Amino acid sequence: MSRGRPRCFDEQEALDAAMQVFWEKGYAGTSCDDLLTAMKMNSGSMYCAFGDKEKLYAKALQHYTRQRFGKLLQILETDAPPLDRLRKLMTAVGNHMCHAESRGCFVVNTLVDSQEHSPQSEMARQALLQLQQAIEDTLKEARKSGDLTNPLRPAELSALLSSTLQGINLMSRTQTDEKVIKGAVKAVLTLLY
Amino acid sequence: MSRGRPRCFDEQEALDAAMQVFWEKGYAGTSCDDLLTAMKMNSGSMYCAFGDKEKLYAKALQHYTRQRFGKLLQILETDAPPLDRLRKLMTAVGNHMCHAESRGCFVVNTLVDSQEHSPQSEMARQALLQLQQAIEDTLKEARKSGDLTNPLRPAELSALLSSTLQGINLMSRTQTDEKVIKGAVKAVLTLLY
DNA sequence: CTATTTATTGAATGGCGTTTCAAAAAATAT
DNA sequence: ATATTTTTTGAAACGCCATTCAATAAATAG
Repeated sequence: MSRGRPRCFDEQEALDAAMQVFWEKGYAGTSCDDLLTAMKMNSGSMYCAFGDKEKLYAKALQHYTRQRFGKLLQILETDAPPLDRLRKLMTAVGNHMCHAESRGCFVVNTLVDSQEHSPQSEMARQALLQLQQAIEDTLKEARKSGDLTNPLRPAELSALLSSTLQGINLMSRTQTDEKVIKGAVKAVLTLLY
Repeated sequence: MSRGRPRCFDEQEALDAAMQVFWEKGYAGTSCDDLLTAMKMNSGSMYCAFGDKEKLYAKALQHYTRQRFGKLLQILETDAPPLDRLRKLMTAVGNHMCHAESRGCFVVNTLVDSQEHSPQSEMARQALLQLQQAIEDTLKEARKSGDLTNPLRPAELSALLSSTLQGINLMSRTQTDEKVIKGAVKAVLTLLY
């Protein structure tokens, strides 16, 4: 073990706490005090461990992306029939948006409240594009295997599916009745035949 | 004419300038200095005319909603066949999202960067729900007249259409290629038969 | 035990952000 | 002309925000 006083916080836990606050309040809406309280740290330690507010945000976003988007991508990597995988993806997000505390998706929030072409915005953009690409690839697979007979092109369908994922994210903020989100998912899934 | 020194700014112009800034930078990300520069006013006048930053934001949002959402609702109030009106609505938003400077929609932005249950968030919520309701009403009309044979319920279809509008709004931030947004619109419109 | 390394603590710093205010300006009413 | 009303101007107030830093603490190496 290397010498020096050991850390008295868990880096992942601290990052998780920071993520929750940024997720809820946005970058500009979050003060360092908010962060330090949630992370149960004081400024010196935080700055030593994470750099500054901006770097902390970037790490929190990365943390989120690995966790949530990772799970979504995994759904598309199973060996179930491709259309089943897509159905599972859409309903999983749909259900999550219903049960969720309606904070929406951190990646989407980032896209909205960060300046265009900022590193943060680029990270968010990358994550969303990656998911859309994975959806398109899965659709192409389904087309090849003959499961997908809908005449729309995979690129068009994936655009709609991806757009729907982002749309229901926002709807989780406006809708109290979960039937609405479920309805949107149900409707878009009728295109996967 | 009433006495007293006359105002040397146009209220609508000033509001419009404030709206642009809030739209681009969000509430917390906008400083009073940003606002005063854009509005070409100084603090005293602004506070006298608009109250404070929060009230100004509310007025800017209202300004936006009347302008943009008004136009969208108008499309649904023409006397063209109901499905044509819906197609026109979707393609209008789609085109706008392609040509736009990709700032997205101010209402959607508000929903993301304001606290839940705040007055601002409620205004945004209202505007989106109103549009969704108008879409649903138009679909019901189409069902009655026999134009809409798709077996999905109007509530389900309107949920998807509304979700798509919000989704392509976000996609205008991630996508450089306008084919993607157009593809999503094209795909969703295949459900209106 | 002493030196070295690394982390914690929280007060202090400096700047920026929102808001107020008193003085000056520009109009009208009598 | 003078009083009255309303707006403009911009400096000042005041607090909060992000960040730094010197002192202290807790560990290891030799």
